[in-house]
Amino acid sequence: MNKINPIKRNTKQRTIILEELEGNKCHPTADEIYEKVRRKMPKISLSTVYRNLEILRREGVVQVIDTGGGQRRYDYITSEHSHIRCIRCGKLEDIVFEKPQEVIEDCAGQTDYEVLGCNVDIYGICPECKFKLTIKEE
Amino acid sequence: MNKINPIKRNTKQRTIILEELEGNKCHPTADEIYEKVRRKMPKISLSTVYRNLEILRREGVVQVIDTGGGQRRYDYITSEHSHIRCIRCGKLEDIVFEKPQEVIEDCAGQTDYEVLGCNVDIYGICPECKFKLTIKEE
DNA sequence: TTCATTGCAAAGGGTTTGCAGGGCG
DNA sequence: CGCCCTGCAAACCCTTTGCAATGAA
Repeated sequence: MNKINPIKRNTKQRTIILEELEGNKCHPTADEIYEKVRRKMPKISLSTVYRNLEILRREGVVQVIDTGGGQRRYDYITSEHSHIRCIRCGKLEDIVFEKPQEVIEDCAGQTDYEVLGCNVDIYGICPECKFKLTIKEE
Repeated sequence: MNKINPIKRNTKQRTIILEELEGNKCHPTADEIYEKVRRKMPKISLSTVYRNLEILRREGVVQVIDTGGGQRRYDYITSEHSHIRCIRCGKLEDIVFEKPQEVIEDCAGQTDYEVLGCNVDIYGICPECKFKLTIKEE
């Protein structure tokens, strides 16, 4: 769909950020990426992380997930998947949702928008928080 | 759990904010609500708007929609519906997605979460932006 | 050499919070 | 009357931006 603009210059910073994303199975925030990357390159700045994440987002390499107020999370895109989010602790996990195309088709007919895709955001309570709730229960 | 539901008082501010939400078919930001409400009550403060929106969210009266970086939008919940969002201008419109239950069931089996619901966030390009794009032809 | 990219610091913007006074129940 | 709620301002937090220096092509 979107033609990928070639990265103009391969800096060491960009390479390291990409490596960190590839090796990260969870969905780090910009700050978490920064902390990790800083171990390899202590003088890197937070803004460089943000700038590169923005470039990667434009290229379709990472997906940005807004978790409802806090920090954004960055998800290295390997395949189509959705997320389940805990409404208590904000944790995010992958989930395989099999029918995005059906959702898109179901909705495309109702609108004049050019529909590009869909995110299915499922929410609930994770096992840990569920456990804590049963303990605190009045 | 702790006492998180203090006795609620019906203040003029809260009533006016609720009225504005009920009468608003689109999905205003906190700031837009503030501007509207200010016409009826010039001395109301932005933080009061935020505080009440948070209370209404906890009560399930409004839905908070994170539009990916900008301001949050507040949606008075009348019935089950999803949204379509323009990735260029951020505009948000209602859309009727008929199968949330299917999505929930499809996902519930894959996880230990207690699944509570799902938001389907469809995105694309709205007619206005599509038109602008054909002119500029990036 | 060129100019995309960086580090630093400061600005930006939306949202939240501390406080003392106000007003609902 | 108690204490929830408000207005105000300042604090907060995450993210973006300006600028001179750096370094990839």
